[in-house]
Amino acid sequence: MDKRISNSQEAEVRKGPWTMEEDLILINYITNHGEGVWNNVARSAGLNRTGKSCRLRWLNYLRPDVRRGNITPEEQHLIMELHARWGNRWSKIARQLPGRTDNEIKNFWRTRIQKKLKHGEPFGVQNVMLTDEASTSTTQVNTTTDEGAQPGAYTHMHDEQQTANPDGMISEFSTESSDNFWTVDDFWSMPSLNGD
DNA sequence: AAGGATGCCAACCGCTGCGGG
DNA sequence: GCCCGCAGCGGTTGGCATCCT
Repeated sequence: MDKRISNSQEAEVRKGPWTMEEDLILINYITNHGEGVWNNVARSAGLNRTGKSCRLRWLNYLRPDVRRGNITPEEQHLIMELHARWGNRWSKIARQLPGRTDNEIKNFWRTRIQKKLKHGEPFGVQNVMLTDEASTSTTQVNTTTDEGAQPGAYTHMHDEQQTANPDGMISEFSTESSDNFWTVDDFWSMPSLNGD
């Protein structure tokens, strides 16, 4: 993604995956100063990112209250209901699902539900939910539930925090945090974030 | 075991609406 | 009323992990 960015460009505005250092800087800055104007956040924090990029990263990934991982059947139900009512108003739908981001819901819809609709399966909350449960459960068994399916943001990062209960709820973040396995949650347990 | 296909998600892009000067 | 900058939104893309043959 960012591979075609020249060095000179990169010195101005970085694109592509966020690094651990950038995340730390952003979290630290927002913790101490609040969100404010995103372009200022990017500049003041010393990040060579656009305000847009910072905002997106914060909202979709770094926010302490963001829930990631399995969408519960209840949430699926709600998403389908709200989508039927509002259409692709992802941000609006996301507001009804605390901790979920519009991006996540959008991705969920596209990868799970839209796929089913394409295959001609009848559009029904019950139907999609049940079949989706079945399909995801089988695939997730093969992929050791949920973990490891995605690299998170960093090539060296594990998304171990996506530890799900059988009912799909995020139960607890993994405490595993060795040199190469750390999580966003680790950020929030860092003492330096609580003051500067 | 290797290579291709598929699934999933993070991040970017472009557009729109809004508020301030 | 117009212009500009910003925030927010939805669509799209790129890349990694896993599955399948």
